[in-house]
Amino acid sequence: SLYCVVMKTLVSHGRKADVLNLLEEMEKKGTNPDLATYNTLIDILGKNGQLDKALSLYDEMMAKKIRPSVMTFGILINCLGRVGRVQEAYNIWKTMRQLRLRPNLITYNTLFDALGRAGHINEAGKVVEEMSTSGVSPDAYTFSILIHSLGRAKKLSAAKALFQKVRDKRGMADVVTYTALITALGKAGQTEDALMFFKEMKIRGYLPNVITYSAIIDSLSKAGKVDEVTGLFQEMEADGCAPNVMTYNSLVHALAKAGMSADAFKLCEEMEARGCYPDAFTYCSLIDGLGKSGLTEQAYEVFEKVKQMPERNL
RNA sequence: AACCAUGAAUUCG
Repeated sequence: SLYCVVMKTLVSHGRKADVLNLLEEMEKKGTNPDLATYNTLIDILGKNGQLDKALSLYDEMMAKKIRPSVMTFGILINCLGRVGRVQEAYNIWKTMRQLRLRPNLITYNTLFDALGRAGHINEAGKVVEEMSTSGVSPDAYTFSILIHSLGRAKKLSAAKALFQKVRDKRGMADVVTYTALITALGKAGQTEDALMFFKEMKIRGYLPNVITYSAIIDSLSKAGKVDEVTGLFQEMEADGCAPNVMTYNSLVHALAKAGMSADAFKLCEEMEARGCYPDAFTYCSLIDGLGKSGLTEQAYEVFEKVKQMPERNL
């Protein structure tokens, strides 16, 4: 409906509060949202800290005998999964099945993500089998979700094995899949492997984007390999890929943690010069680094300086 | 008929 379109537009412009006003307006006027509008509303509320309001809308539509669609359930599972409410997500899934609605690829992927976030790897494995017996084929989303989930569960061998199984299947691996694997390896401290896959993806013609670069840079930063990180920043530039605040933050953090606060500050200046303004993550790393080096005075100085910064939303 | 759902990167706690 018209409401549905307007609400999407508002959200994409960051006007979340206006969506609530619109919802109120609809309620006052007695306008009944249609299915798509309910879905959109539930999605917006659920992803913006108003999950319980979203769930009550779902109850409301059930009470009004508006039949939820597979999408409604996908949205609910996604919103619940993001905040770790897996049990409720799974209950929603069961309700969906009781209504004899058939989950599609997106619904399955969404459930995998919810299960993976909660570390329910075995459950996810069972659902993978169920998906396959239902004749639903996986896609690249499926595998990046599963690989990410295995990484979170510290099952690195399984993550690598799964990746290698799908790497050469057309359309089943992409830049996101590589990035998920690189991140998982990096977080586990397996920087050699992370670097190996990073090189491999380039050889195979997958262009790393700013997220991929940030992931590998973070891995190496955490391993204290500052020289290699510097090399990667150059490689990035050569690839025409611009670093963003998150990319820089990884290196700032590494420098601060290593007690190289002077270098960290220099990097901050470079960031500003390039239009990447240090944010709360940056300052948090700096202050923490100074504090843990015993430079309490300087840490406090930075803190005071940051407090003086006007409209930076820190 | 049309509009609506899924995946990857940074800090401290």
